[in-house]
Amino acid sequence: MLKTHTCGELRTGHAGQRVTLAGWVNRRREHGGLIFIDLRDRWGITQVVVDASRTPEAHALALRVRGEYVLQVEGVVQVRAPEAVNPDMPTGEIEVQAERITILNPARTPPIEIAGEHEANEEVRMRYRYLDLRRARMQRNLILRHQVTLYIRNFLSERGFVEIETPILFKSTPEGARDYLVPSRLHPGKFYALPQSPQQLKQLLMVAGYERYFQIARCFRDEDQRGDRQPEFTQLDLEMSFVEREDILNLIEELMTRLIEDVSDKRLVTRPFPRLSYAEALERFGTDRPDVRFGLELTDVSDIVARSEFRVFTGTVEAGGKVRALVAPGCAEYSRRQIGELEDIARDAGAKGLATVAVRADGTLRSPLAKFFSEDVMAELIAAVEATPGDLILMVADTPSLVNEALSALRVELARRLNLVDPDEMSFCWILDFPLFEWNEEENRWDPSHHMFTSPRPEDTPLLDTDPGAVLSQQYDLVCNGYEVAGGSIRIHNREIQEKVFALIGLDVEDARERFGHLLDAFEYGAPPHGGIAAGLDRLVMLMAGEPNIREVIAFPKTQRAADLMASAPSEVDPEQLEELHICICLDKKPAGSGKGS
RNA sequence: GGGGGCGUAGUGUAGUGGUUAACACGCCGGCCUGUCAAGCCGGAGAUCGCGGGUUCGAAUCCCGUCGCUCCCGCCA
Repeated sequence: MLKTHTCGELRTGHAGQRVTLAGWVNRRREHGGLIFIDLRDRWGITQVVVDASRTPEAHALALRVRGEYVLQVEGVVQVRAPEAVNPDMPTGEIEVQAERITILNPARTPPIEIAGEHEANEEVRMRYRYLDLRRARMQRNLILRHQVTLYIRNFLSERGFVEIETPILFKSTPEGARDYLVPSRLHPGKFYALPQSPQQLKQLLMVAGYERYFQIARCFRDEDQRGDRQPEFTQLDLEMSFVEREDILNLIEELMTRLIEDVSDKRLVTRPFPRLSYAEALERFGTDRPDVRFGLELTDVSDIVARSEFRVFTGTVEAGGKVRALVAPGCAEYSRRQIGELEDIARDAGAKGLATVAVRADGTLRSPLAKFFSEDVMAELIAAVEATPGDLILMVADTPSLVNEALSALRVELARRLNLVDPDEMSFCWILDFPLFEWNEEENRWDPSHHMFTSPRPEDTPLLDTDPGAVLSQQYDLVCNGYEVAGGSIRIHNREIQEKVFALIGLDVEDARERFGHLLDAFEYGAPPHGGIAAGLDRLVMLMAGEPNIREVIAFPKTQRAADLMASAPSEVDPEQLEELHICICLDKKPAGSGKGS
């Protein structure tokens, strides 16, 4: 080893010891005959002192040293004088008196500040990701990520789970997200697909008798990006045999609870995790992934406002729509402009407008709607939403789904404005009892709302024949701080039910064989009852690290346009490579020069 | 596919039609033996993302384009 100690471990107890450190120059302070070098490695920073009067050779070398040079320093640990102690550093009570310095490698001035406080923009950070990753923030995040995966592996292994790798080169199934395709050299004109998740494979592992499987699995989806979505991402994927919903929920709840408590500095506020039905989540929060760190719940006021003279409301209710309300506490004196900003949010979500009633501190009302409401109806409305003086009532009238979208967006924005969100809190909740199907207007058929192997609740199976829209499933989602962090289900293992589901989603037996033959065959050879869940590891680590997007917890993420700015991927390839793969490029007729036809 | 924000020295920003494009950090040089975001003095560094247009004159206005980002669609 080129070092005897790390830059984070020396303390007063090491005083007098001869040590060798190696690392990067975090900062250098030159005082003529005395030079201070803050030497940094993965474990910390230690101050090195070079004294011209004691070690002229080392001092001469230190004069040439610059930021991010890679050094090896041999010297003696000495306790600092009391007035020279730096209480902000773990190693601040000691320093290393350098006797010999070796420049292991010089460094160009980096394009981004590694020790400084200026955050470079993402383009520069991505282009020089290896420098970005040198910064404390990224080191902390990636080390946390390692601790999380290690914890998960140990936790599951202790409970009898086996980690099994599944193929990255697999079969395209045109359900769900767009596949990333890989051309086959040996099979001209044919393609592999990168897995969107190991869903089918883990079910096959249950048929294979492993009973408890998990994998930290890379997944690929060729869809547009978001702050919490990358083209390749990582799932904690697991599946169990001979289990019921309750078993999976308890396992994951224990894992999450202990994981957060043991490896993060976040606080868990909701334990046990609250359980909401899908219907209840929409009713109370307007979304199936509510942030439950704060209240601001919605109230249905359709029946009350139907008795007003306000035609937008009465008309909406008559047409089968809903009018729902959200109370913004203490916002009665919001300016016209502030209310306008809230209205813009509602409109962005698809609402046609935003109705407001301000209940002033003195009890008087300020509302464009006042003239359409009798005193009684208005009083009933205020009572129903439990508004108190100083509050602002926000109402949206439209179809239930549009009302929910607009109000849940407003709810999140208000929480932000009113500072109701504690960033150190992680609040989980389970969402249960999803509908098994969603009606697809365009195709005039039912779509699975999760996937086609999700089991209906046993008590609902008779409804498959009579009222498919009313069938609730054994799907469960785990939500944390408004993010969906895990989702899974108990699967169908009964052939008759599976065929009914296929029929309802318009998949005839032939199609099903074509796409899932291997799985259907397998199910005929003794498939145990089974179920599982997949958790978004990137999102989970993001929340634990307190980061605003998953790029901050991925070593080499891609940009919104799915590019790697450091390596310049994707890139063109040699014609010979294409020829070998039997591939012809056929670009759209677009203006030349972009090189990015589709 | 659509909508919003951003793009000015290495980095972060200011500058919204008129001298030589400003400030901080960083960088280079000098001074300095107790600093730790060291300090003081001096210096270099920008075809204002790119292309076109309007104008006597464009970082600034207009059109196009590229890149980063947020959101909608999309993501079973």
